Amino acid sequence: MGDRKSKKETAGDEAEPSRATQKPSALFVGSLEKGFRVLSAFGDADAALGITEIAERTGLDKSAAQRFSNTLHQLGYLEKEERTRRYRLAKRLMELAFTYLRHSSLSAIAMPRLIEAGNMFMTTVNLAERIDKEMIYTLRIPQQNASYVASVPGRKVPMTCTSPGLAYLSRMEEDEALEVIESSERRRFTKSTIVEPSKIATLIKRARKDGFAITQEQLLPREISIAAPVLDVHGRPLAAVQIPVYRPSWSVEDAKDKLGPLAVETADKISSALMASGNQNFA
Amino acid sequence: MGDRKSKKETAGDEAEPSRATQKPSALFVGSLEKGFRVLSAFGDADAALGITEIAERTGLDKSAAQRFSNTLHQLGYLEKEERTRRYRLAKRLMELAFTYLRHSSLSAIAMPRLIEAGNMFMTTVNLAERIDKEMIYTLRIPQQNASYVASVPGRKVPMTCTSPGLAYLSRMEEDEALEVIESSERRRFTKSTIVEPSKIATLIKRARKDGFAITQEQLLPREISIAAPVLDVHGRPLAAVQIPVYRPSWSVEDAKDKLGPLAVETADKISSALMASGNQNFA
DNA sequence: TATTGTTGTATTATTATTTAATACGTCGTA
DNA sequence: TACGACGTATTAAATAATAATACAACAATA
Repeated sequence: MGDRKSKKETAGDEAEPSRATQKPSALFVGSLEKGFRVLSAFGDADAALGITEIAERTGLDKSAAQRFSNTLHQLGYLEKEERTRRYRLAKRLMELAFTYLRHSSLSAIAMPRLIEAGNMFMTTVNLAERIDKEMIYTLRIPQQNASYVASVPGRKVPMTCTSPGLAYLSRMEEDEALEVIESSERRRFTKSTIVEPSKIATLIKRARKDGFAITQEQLLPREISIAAPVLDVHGRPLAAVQIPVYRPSWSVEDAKDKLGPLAVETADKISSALMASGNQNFA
Repeated sequence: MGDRKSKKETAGDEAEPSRATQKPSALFVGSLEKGFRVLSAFGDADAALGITEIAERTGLDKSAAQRFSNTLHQLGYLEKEERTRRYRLAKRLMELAFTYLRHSSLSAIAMPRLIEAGNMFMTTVNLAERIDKEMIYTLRIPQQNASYVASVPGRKVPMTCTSPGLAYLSRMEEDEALEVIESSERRRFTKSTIVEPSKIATLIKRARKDGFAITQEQLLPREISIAAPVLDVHGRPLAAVQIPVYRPSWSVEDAKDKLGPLAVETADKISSALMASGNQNFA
């Protein structure tokens, strides 16, 4: 137990076969990354973690886990159940989301249009942006039908099997889109999850023609998901407006006929407003 | 220019008159705090900051600002405009909010009730929790009327002059509530902002009697804000359901008569559901 | 209740990592 | 074109983070 503390034998200066992020270079403050690793440890796992569990999940040794958890606790980003001596994420993390959204002109412009769209058929309406090979929901206007996790912003989903991802891909340069598809993990979430590159390409082509993407049961049972791309002046994708509904309240046909145009119209309104705003970031 | 880099002359070991958080003790990883200081630098300021501005706002020297910004960039929490070479907060920060909300049983239970309440009069409905002397909005169900910043979760507002704060205070132990009031900054945001402890005490008393708090123009003009406390089994406050509306669409009387009961009812539903859920954290 | 194993906490010598100074390149402005 | 301001890269110095270890608190077991 404990074969991960390789540090001594780093003779050269390009070994270090760590996880994933592994960034060399001076200028890089490792402690900071470790701190975030601790926060991420709560991502998949249970709500509350002891110091040993944190050590396991982060690959840090017990001492490091101790110091970083303690520091995050003092900073207010981790709460500590004094009874069980375990840590859990603190509400203060919401602050960081706020500092981001506060400055996001895309979100500010999109917000009222999403609300308006949601009131058309009393459906949830979301805005998703791209991070690497995933789409992250930055804005959620929830309605009754939505599941809890689907009502909460900050969630990331794969581009290759979700309607916002496909909508976004449909407006990317073809080669760039291909690269995303190829390099994506393409995991199966349900038995309907699309994983074949050829199928994905077909869906993208259709989305390009229709102006919106539609998927079914890619992540959840009974789910129908519609999305349309938000574009900049040059027609490059910036985000996607997504509307999720569920059978049997909605049929695929109804979704296509009513929500497709709604998503497109909403996305277009946002695109136009962005251009009109003349914001340098969307030139 | 540059009288802040006092470090050499720290002869004793209890000097260091730094900002606010200043936590001594081993176990405390200073680099981590500095990293978060950089993120916070974007809080009040403009959307994009150069390295020198970051240095100014954080109190770090240029080198430190450089290394921490660079690290946060590599981790994906800061974006970099290659053109201007300035940094801005990245969407990835939303992830952290998600990891929190995903595990928050309070939010999960509150969500559908807030949505339901919002559909009564097509008003925004929010959930706010306490952090120290402030309330932070963790859940927002926006509607057209709401201003953008008021539609975005993660915002913190003072307890002493806002309806969610007063609602919360109205169910705290009296001495504890007093301490919060005394130690609060009590800044003026509008000319109507309540800052006198005696007035605050009166409002709290009324809120305790009515079951909900109501304020007007405390932060924004024309704003009317109603809030009711969510309670645990022992009657201690856990959060507040808040409903903001604006004149002239709403009058104070209408707000009191219609939204007061709605807020109370919603908060009570959440309280009951929490107890029923038997979650250890609300025992 | 005593015993043992596990987990959290505190301490410390060691050194690796961060640091701050400095020099260089690049951009925008006068 | 030259100047000034700002971002970038490099490096020696030493601080601040580290990992080992010992101790304490708790839970499970007998």
